[in-house]
This record gives sequence, structure tokens and C-alpha cells, in this order.
Amino acid sequence: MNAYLTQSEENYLKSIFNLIEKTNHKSVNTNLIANDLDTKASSVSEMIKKLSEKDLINYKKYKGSYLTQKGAEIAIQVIRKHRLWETFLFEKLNFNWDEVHDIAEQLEHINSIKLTNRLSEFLNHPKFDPHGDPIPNEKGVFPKHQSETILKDAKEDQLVEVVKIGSNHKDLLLFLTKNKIGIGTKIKCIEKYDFDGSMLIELEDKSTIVLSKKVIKNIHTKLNY
Amino acid sequence: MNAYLTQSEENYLKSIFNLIEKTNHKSVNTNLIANDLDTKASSVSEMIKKLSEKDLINYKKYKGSYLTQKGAEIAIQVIRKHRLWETFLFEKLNFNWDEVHDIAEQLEHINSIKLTNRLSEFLNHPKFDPHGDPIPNEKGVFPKHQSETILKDAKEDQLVEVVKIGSNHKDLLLFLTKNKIGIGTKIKCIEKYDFDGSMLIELEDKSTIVLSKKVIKNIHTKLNY
DNA sequence: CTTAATTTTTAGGCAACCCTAAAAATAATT
DNA sequence: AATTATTTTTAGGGTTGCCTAAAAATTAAG
Repeated sequence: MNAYLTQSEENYLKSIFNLIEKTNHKSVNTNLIANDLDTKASSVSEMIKKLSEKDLINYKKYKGSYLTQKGAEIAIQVIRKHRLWETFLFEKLNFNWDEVHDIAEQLEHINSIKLTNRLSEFLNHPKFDPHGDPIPNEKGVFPKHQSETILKDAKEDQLVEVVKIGSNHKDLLLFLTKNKIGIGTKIKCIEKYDFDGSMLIELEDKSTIVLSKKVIKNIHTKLNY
Repeated sequence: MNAYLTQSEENYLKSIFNLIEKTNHKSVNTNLIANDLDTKASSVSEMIKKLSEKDLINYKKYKGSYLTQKGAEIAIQVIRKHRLWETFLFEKLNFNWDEVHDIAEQLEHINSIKLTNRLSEFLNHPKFDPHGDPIPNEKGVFPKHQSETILKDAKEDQLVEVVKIGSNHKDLLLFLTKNKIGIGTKIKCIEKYDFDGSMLIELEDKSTIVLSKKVIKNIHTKLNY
């Protein structure tokens, strides 16, 4: 009944879903999507029209777009696949967590519900991917977020555990990897420098390092009580 | 240096490789490829021209085509990926061997040499896929075939072990599965019926069944000494 | 060896996606 | 409110990969 979408169409739905979640607006404008998908506004306009004819997004000319129920369901399943594959690559094939994204971008378009479910089972139905992002289940339901703060908000002497990195920038991920900071890493906030917003932290091996404001804003943590 | 090929281009290379192997000719003609890829001769003509401009196949008008060194290397890597994924699906995700082909048709186009090698490692560098087909290594070298005959040539009272099924027809694979015949199954030839070429066989559980000529021609076996 | 049948190629079109450039709508400024 | 700036859409093209129908080459048959 529901013909498969092209990879391009899936990418548009995923992008809109993510942008809406990230911006907390109820619709996204054309330029944002174009920027996110590294394409031109005119191409987005075209695709938007097509997807709205397929009833996957709601859109009024010049007014931005948001997903319909149907569109959201598809986007969520693509995200599910993406995060399951990332988990597979990380846990079973020993990829670093900064390498998994690009490969998962390809794998997320493989069409087979059975495969997706078997993969999830094989991984023991993981709830969060290597970046700490929640993995929706077969019905599209996301797991409850762990109560979470960003490192920047930690107080001096507080001990936290990294649960997620709020950015996919290669350079940041590489920087963190080099400094042995990843999901599960326990970090102690030693001192905060107000003049530039940076922070001195200590790791489990007692090594210390200063992280810039930009970095500590992207390190999501949970309290370690 | 070497831009990635489209899925379509990869499929053409793979098809030509397989057809040449299967027919034992040194070139394939256009119609055969069209039939194999379920497309039209005109489309094949077009693609053939493009691939020969890229130096991936050799072809003279009206004279059929065969792969260049470069083309064969690519085809072999696609086949490698296909068979590794089939093995993964079968061994790790518990798919039946008649279900793995279609999903592997998608997975074989994922581009990441590192992924392919990690997958091979994860599977302990398997030499044969669930259908018994050989899996080439990273350098494109196929493992030595096990010395192999077809069940049809078995003599009465002879015990053989299935190493491969020579066809991908869903119906045949389903039939075999239902009758508990797969790679590794041990089969004893009880009696051969010359009038229609069929054969009475016995399985390890002592159950017997008559297999038609068509079936026993597609069951590849090795002697079980 | 010449006509008929088959195979292969070319010609002309179509759909998906992308692009640049120009036009139209909306938003921001003076 | 009127003009400028920005955003979004349309118009017109390009590429890939497929198709049908017709033409050309090859092969088979009388």
C-alpha cells in the first residue's frame, strides 16, 4: 500500500524531524533544510511540494513545513535504523563513536523491517546509541530520557557522567576522543573560569584538562550520585 | 582518484561477472544482461557504453562485453560484500538462507572498505556464504573450491554432503528448506530412477524423499569420506 | 546467397533530483 | 508607508537511468 520512499525523500523527512526537535519550533523554513542537507533552497522547494502531495508533510507556500503523522512515523523509523546501526558498528565492529555516523547514513536506508527488528534484538534492544541519543522502538516510541544536564552547568567539585555529545562535528568528536572523553566517561568539575566560560576538569585517571565553553556546552551529562 | 560508482553501475558489473562465470564464455551478450537485471536491452546498451568509457568493461558494438581488470576488481568486491552480509544475516541474525539474498542485494552497495573488513573479521573471515558460494578476500582472491559434484551424479548408496545450491529461485530454496535440506546436510542416495531422472534419498533422520531431476541438478555436494 | 528472424543499437521521451538565475512574496528598515 | 533586504518559489537546464519504437547489424533459414 505504501510505496517505498527514495533515499532522498527519507533524508528530507529525517532532516525536518531533527530540525524541529532541535529548534523547538513547530515548523522549519526552507533555507534551514537546504543548509542541513547541503543543497539549495530551490531543490528543497521542489521536494517539499512533492512530499506534501504525498501527505508526508504539511506546508503552505512561504510558511515553512512540518511533518504529518505519517511523515513523522517514517522519519522516526529512519532514525531508529540509523541509531541501531551506529550501535552495531560501535559495539560489535569496534568502530570509534566518531566514525559511525557516516556509515550509518548509508545503512539507515536499507529497507527491511525484519532486518531492523532482528538487529535490535541482536543488540539486546539498546535504548541509546553510542552518542547517547535515544533509539525509538518498533512502534516509534522513544525511551525516557535520562535526566540530563550539560557539563557547562556542573558546579565546582561536582562529579558527572557523560551521556551524550550534542554535536556531530568531526573536529569536536576527534578532540574528545583524543582526550579520552566519551559516553560513560566520568568527569569531575574542578574549577570554572568566568572570564571565558571555560572549565578545568579531572578524569578518572586524575589527568586534568581545560575545556572551552563551546566544548562544555556540547557535553551532556547526568549526575553521578 | 576513483569516484564511487552508482548502485546501478555496480549491479551491471556484478551481473556481467556472474554471467561470464556461469556460462563459461568469455563475453556476455546484451540480452542476457538485460534478462538478468530485469531491464531492457536498450538500457543495457546505454550502460555498457558508459561503463566501457570508464574502462570497466571491454566491448565492441554487437559483439558482447566482458570486464576489464579494473571492472572485475570492483565486481568482486561487490560480491564479497554481498556474501559477507549474507553470512552475517544467516549466522548472527538468524535469517533463513532463502531470505538473505534480497537484503544482501541492498547491503552490498554500502561503501566502506573498513566496514567490509571489520565485518569479515567479526564473522571470523568466512570462506563460504550460507549458499556455499566462495567469499573473495580483501584482495579479490577466491578461496579454493572444495572438490564438488552435483547430487544428480551421486551413485546409489553413496553418502554426500551439501555444499551449495546452484540456483537462487525462491521456490526451490523454500522447497529445500521445508524438506530440511541445506548446506551441510548429509544425503544418502538410495535409488535413481532413469525414466524421469529423479532420485530417492535418505536424510540423517532416516526420512526419505524423492527429488526431481531439476532439484538434484541444483544440489552441489562433496563426497563424504 | 538472399530473404527472414533475431539481436543490438539509436532516437526520442520520461521521472527523480539537483543546479543557477530571475521573479515573487515576506520581513526588516528608514 | 515605502523602500530595501531576505526568503522562497518558479523557470529553464543538466544528469542518471529507465522505457518504447524504429533502424541497423548480425545470424539463421530457405
